[in-house]
Amino acid sequence: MKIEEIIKTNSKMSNGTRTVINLSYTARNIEEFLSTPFKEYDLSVQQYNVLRILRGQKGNPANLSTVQERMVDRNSNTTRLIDKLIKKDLVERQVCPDNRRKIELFITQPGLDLLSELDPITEQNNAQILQNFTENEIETFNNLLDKLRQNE
Amino acid sequence: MKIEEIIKTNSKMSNGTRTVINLSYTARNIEEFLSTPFKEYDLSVQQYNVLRILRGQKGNPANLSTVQERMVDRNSNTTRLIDKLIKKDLVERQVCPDNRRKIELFITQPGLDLLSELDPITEQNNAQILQNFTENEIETFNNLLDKLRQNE
DNA sequence: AATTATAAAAAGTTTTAACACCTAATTACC
DNA sequence: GGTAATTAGGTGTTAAAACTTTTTATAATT
Repeated sequence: MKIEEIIKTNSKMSNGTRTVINLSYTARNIEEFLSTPFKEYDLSVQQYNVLRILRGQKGNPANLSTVQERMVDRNSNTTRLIDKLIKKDLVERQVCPDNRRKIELFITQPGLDLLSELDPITEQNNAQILQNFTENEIETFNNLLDKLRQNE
Repeated sequence: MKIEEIIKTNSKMSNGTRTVINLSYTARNIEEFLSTPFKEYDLSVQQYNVLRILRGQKGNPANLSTVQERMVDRNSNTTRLIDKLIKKDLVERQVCPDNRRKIELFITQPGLDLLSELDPITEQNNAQILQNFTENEIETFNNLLDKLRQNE
């Protein structure tokens, strides 16, 4: 369905408005679809992303600020988000010995185990979303998204 | 910048994951950019969208369910969202005489005035986001977004 | 060495969202 | 006409996001 039909607008929108609404609507749509499996694991998409960032460190610790930098949406509550992961034993936190303002974050073994359980589900869902896209379209789409971000 | 550079990932992602992250990140990015001017007017993007929906009725009342249907993100708290607009005198609510379960929502004159003030700002910002896109790219982008939503 | 500035993280507060449940009005059906 | 089912909207509670302020540690300055 075209976006105009979905939001049942009767006045015609400008190209800019239409595109922005389409982007926003589609992103929410996809995010909702993807978040469903996480609910069974009592994990938010955000928490899952933090776990993946920590795993990406391959054993090296990450500071809170590093995690924030890499988050898809960096909000200001990363401390509390990580508190929750710690409470579930998925993450460990220790004060950095070199600079006691910093903290060092590690993913635990249970955290890694959880990720290996979730990864295939996510991969499959991500793939499903793109199932009707050709390789070419995927490239085009990513390039257009990259280009869209250049204007602010 | 490519999305991989932005989130500084060191492990390579699948096409699906990369694209989903790119979409999500870009949408948030754009939404944040667009929401800035609204803050000065003490209005959220959601509230602005509801006002536009009511104006789109061109004098006819809208039910709550109609508004919900047309919202970009239909959440379950539309009642309370509209409460806030009423408190600011931007919207009026009355019980539908034909069916007292239904309510009728109208945008007020101050609501219309506020919209005419905000519209050019939004239009300009929406246009700015697309400034580097050709007409062709805009069409392609919208088509790809539409296609992306077909898979769930 | 004391003073100021900056940086990293945490905590406080207020809004907003999510989810389930509730209430009132209408419709359907016996 | 009385009872169940459905529909439209509202409430309550809890959790998460947004925004702001505070705390503590380090760096810079004088």
